[in-house]
Parts: sequence; structure tokens; C-alpha cells
Amino acid sequence: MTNRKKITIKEFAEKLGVSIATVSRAFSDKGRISDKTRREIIAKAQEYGYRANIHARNLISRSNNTIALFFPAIGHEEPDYFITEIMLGINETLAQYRKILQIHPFPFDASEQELELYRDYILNGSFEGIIVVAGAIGSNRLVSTAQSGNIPYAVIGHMGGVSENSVLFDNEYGAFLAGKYFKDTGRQHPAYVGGHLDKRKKRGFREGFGANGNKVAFVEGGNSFRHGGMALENLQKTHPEVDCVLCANDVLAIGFIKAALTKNIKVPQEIAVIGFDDIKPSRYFTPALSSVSLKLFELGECAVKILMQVIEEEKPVNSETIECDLILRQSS
Amino acid sequence: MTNRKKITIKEFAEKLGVSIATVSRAFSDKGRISDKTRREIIAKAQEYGYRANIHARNLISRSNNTIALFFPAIGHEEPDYFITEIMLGINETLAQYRKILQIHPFPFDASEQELELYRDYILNGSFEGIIVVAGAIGSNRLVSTAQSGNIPYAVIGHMGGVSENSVLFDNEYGAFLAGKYFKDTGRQHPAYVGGHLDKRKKRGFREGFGANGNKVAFVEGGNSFRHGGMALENLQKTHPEVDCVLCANDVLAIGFIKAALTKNIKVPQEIAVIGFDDIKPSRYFTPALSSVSLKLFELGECAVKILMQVIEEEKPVNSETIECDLILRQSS
DNA sequence: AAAAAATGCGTAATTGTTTTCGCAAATATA
DNA sequence: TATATTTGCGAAAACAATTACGCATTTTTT
Repeated sequence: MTNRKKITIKEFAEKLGVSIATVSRAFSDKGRISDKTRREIIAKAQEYGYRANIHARNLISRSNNTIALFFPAIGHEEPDYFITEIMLGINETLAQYRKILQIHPFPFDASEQELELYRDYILNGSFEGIIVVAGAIGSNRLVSTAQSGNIPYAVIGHMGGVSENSVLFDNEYGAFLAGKYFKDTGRQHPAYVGGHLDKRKKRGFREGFGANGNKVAFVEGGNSFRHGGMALENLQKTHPEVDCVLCANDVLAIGFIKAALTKNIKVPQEIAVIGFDDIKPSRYFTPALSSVSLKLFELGECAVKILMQVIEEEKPVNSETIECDLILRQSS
Repeated sequence: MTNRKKITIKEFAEKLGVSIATVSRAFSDKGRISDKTRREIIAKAQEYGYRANIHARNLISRSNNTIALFFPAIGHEEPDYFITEIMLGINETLAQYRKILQIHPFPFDASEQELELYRDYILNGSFEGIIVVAGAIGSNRLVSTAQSGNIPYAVIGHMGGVSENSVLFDNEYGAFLAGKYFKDTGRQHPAYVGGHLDKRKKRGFREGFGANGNKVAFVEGGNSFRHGGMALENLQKTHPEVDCVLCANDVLAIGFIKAALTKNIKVPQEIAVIGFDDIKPSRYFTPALSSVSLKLFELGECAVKILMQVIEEEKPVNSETIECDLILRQSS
């Protein structure tokens, strides 16, 4: 309704009969200005609907207070609950710093060309800093870009060649706990369902299993419920003897269990299942999912704190590690 | 590593011995420039690492190609899966338009003061347009702000006083289908679990139930698994006869079912449950959740298309309605 | 009361682009 | 060949703010 074009500082200052510098000072706390004029100007600003143009401000401050979150995503199919929960932590923490969050999912197999767009964003100053979730080649390229442009960044997860500014999680130990638990509860034939890129979980699982660790069967699995179902199918064909499974993430585990139940395979009696990440819905499944808990909210929180420190101190900061717990429920 | 300060168009132009206008033209498709010089400049830009400063560009174009998504959120506790899936649709569709997404969750009970910050963002030009999810008072305030500042907006859901630019969903009919199904399958004692703000679902449910519609018991429920469990507790105390329940969203339904199973109440034999929204995980629960499906991805897609049309045509556009289906699985 | 310091505010420079305008050179038309 | 049109590029004016600097006042100190 108020269709009037936005008023600029110049026009506004003229109306008030003061200089634009004075107007600017009224809204900043840097210059020298009397309390009286400041109050008057702020009051008039309400009346005239004057607001400093954000783009002009950004040009001068060379920042738009925006943090970008880049993460590899499966795309269309279904949301990534792992990221979703991390995002909660990121969002709430960023709000404390009065920063704004932009989200940029990119395909696991993003081409150089697709990444070029992001490269451009990062280098042309679109972000004050970026948070990158490790796990795809694209993740590494984005961090390299940030490094080359001297843009503050933080990394979530283990990334080859990056030892600073990261929030790490002790995957290997978490998986170790799962393996040990299976061994201690008398399971004989372990399997691991997950990606082949990250070897840490598999390695930890194997070690937890002790002497029989070398028997761990491996089945490829992705990041969706559907992959979990496919994994069960595969496992039945190739390793029908398996009686316990660690899945690399919870959705995988849930898809796996659902497929098992559909085939009347009893969980945990015939196959015990442990997931990874402990996303919120896991405990509401039946059977409630046992999972290696990652404290995803804290993880996001930590990533933001690291990034803010990088921005403030203008140099890399030490990585931090979030520990894992094994949360036992009904599926194991 | 490349710690050099970013090169400006002026410095870059001087190095090449051309004017800044020519450099600018090399990257735009508006001015007149020979193919030869354009190629040369682009090549040199690679070499010198020149990239146009985004803030200066935004200042001139009066836009930063950024779309903000505002939605009421439960906050810390757990992610809102409803929004998460809508966001998938929004994100993918925005990418086609080369727009960037910012996300802004706000508390259901956000104060005027909290909203003032958003008001400022919206009016100072931080966004090219906004998408607002209805459902809280804050939603309405934000839309009013956009209207008063002549900022393009789109609304997801029914919002009082707003009849244009909206993506609506036929809640009432979806709930009707659920009520009718319960009636047709011989259920006698219906209950509705949900918020008291949106009357549409309850009304549709009641009508679907026909003659016995006036018997629908009402239990307050929020947007989290926990609320679902609490709802079951309440229902048992106040209406122990209830044999079928429509929940206003899926997490509520899942929490409800989990609590029921824990008390050895058989679902669907003793109580049949239908959820709302049909979020992805619902079908993986045991029993698989029956739900009124909302096509959340499409919904997000549609919101973006409406917003883009508003931006392009510079006037309000007609609202669209996404229909609901009743998806029957095991919980009913 | 004179000198020094602090305060308030305006002028103009700065931020890094895009884009209009104008001029010369190159090309097309008569 | 003379005129008209098109093309390529530079100078300078936006875009809308922030801020360094300077100059009167006012206040504080001696």
C-alpha cells in the first residue's frame, strides 16, 4: 500500500535540515552527536520510514553478516536429517552473533562447473564466512576456494588435508563401542553398512569386535531409507549368516530394519542393528533404534563458535572433537 | 595463502590499460564491446583473480538475489520435518532461478521486539522477496511488513486477511477423508489431536465422520514427538473410549503411537491413528503411519513459483491450492 | 579571564561497481 | 566519394551509505 519509493539518507537529511553525516551518526555509535539530535532524528525516521539501505552499508563494511552452510545432499529424494539437526544448532548459535544463515546443498557428485558458481560466491564477498560439511569431493574444493581467497571457514567432519578450523567427531571410537557391544553380547557374524569413502567407522567397528573383527562383512549403503532396504537385500544374498549390523547413519538403519521386519526377520533377536548419529526420530521407531550418538546440535554450535573465532582472530584455530556415546535401545 | 587484498575494478583496469567501463562490460551483456577485448579481459581476470565485488553490484541493482524463508519453529527441541521437506522443494526451485535462500526460523510466540529485527531486514532491502509459513502471529506481522514496504512475498498456508500470493492446501478435505474412512471402517469414538488455532482440520474431520461428528473429542497437541505422547496420556484420562484419532501432523501421530505401544494399546486394533503431512519417515515406522499426504516438495516448489511471478509482474497473483490424499498404511 | 580541550555538525572523500553520454573510428549506405 | 550509421571505448555520473577532517561553539582547566 505505502507504495512510495524508499527515501534515501540524502532526501531524509534535507527534509530534517541536517547533514547526511548527522543522520548516519544518529544510527551509529561511532561519531559525535548530541543525544537531543539523535533522538529527534530517530523519531523522524519512524515518521518518514527512513531505513539505511543495507547494500550501501555492506559495500562500506565489506560484509553482509552472512554465513553460508555448504553440505553434500542427496537432493530431491528426501531431506538429510543429519544436516537438519546440525542446522538447528548452527542457526540458534548464529542468531546470538546476529549473523544470517544461507544454505547451499550441493550434489555429492557436483561437477567443477556446478562448483564454479559457489566459487564465485565465495570469492566475490557474498559471505562473511562459510561452514562446510565434509564428505564429498566438492567439500574439499569449497574449502580450498575459501583458503585461496582468505575467506574464513569452518569444517564439520574429517576432511583430508585440513587439520584446523574443524569440528571432528570421534567416529572411530563410536563404531568401536558398537563393535565391542556386539561382541560382548555374543554376536558372531558382524556386518557394516555404509559408504566406502570414510574408513574410520568400519575400522573402529572391526577393532571393537576384537579377534573376529576381520570377519566384518561390508555392504555398500547411502544416505536414505531406501538404501537401507537395499542393503538388507544384498546382505541376505551375500552373507545370510550375519547376526549384527552397524549402519553408517540412522536412516540407513531404519530402512534396513523396516525391510527386515517386512521379511519377518526378528530385530534384534535374529539381527541386531545399531545406527549412527542418533537423530531425533530414531527413538520413536519400533523397535527403538540403538545408535551411536553424535550430539548434532552441539556440533552445529561448535562449528559456529570456531568460525566466529576465525573471523575475529583472523587466523586458523584449533580443531575440536565432539565425543560419541553408544545409546542402547531396543534394536540391539 | 593468496593473502593479497582483493583487486578492484579500478586497479585491474589500470593494469590492463583499459577503462573500468570496459572491464565492467566484459562481464555484462549489456554494453557494446568487441569480442576480442572481452575475451582478453576475461582471460586476464582469471590471471589476476579479479571478481566484481558483490556488494557494489547489489547497491546498483538494488537486489541481492536473496529470498528469505520465515517459519515458526519449535526451536531447540527438534527440527520441524514439515518445513524441512518444504525447504527441499524451495531450495531446488530457487536454484533454477539462480536465487539464494536464507532461512529464518522464529518462535511461535515471538515478541514484537524479536520481530522488529526481521522487520528491519525486510524493509532495508535485505531480501528480494520473502516466503512466509503461516501458523503464528509472527507470520502475519511479517507479511504486513512486506506489504507495507512493497516487498514481494508469498505465503504457505492459510493466513487470515491474506487471499493472494498463497499456496493453500486443502486441509479440510484431507481431514474429511480421514473422518470418513474412520466412519466407514466402523469406528465409533473419534478424537482430534492438534492445535486450536487452525479449525479447518477439526471441522473437516468432524464432517467426514457424519452423524457422529459432534462426538469428536479434542486434545491439545503441538509439533513434537513429545506432544504426541502427552496427548495419549490426556486422552486416556479424559476420553478412554476413543478408538480412532486424527493427529494434526505426523510427528504428533508417531509420538502418540509410540506412547500407545508402550502401554500395550494395540494400533490399529484398539486405536486407529492417522497423521497429517506424510513426511518421509512416516512409512518406515512400525506400524507404518497412515497419513493425509500434502506433497510438501511440490508445495515449496509452488511457493517459489508464485513468488517469482510476484517479483516479475510486480503485482499480486492468484493463490493456488495443493490437494491432499489419504494414504492408508498400517496404523489405521 | 585566557588558554586548552571537548563537543556538535557540515563538507567532501570513499566504498566498488554499473551505466549514460559523447566522441572518434570503422563500417554501411547513397 | 560524401554522408549516415554502427561500433568500441573512455569520462563521469549515479547507487546510498560511512567516516576523516575541519571549523565553530561550548565546556573545562589554569
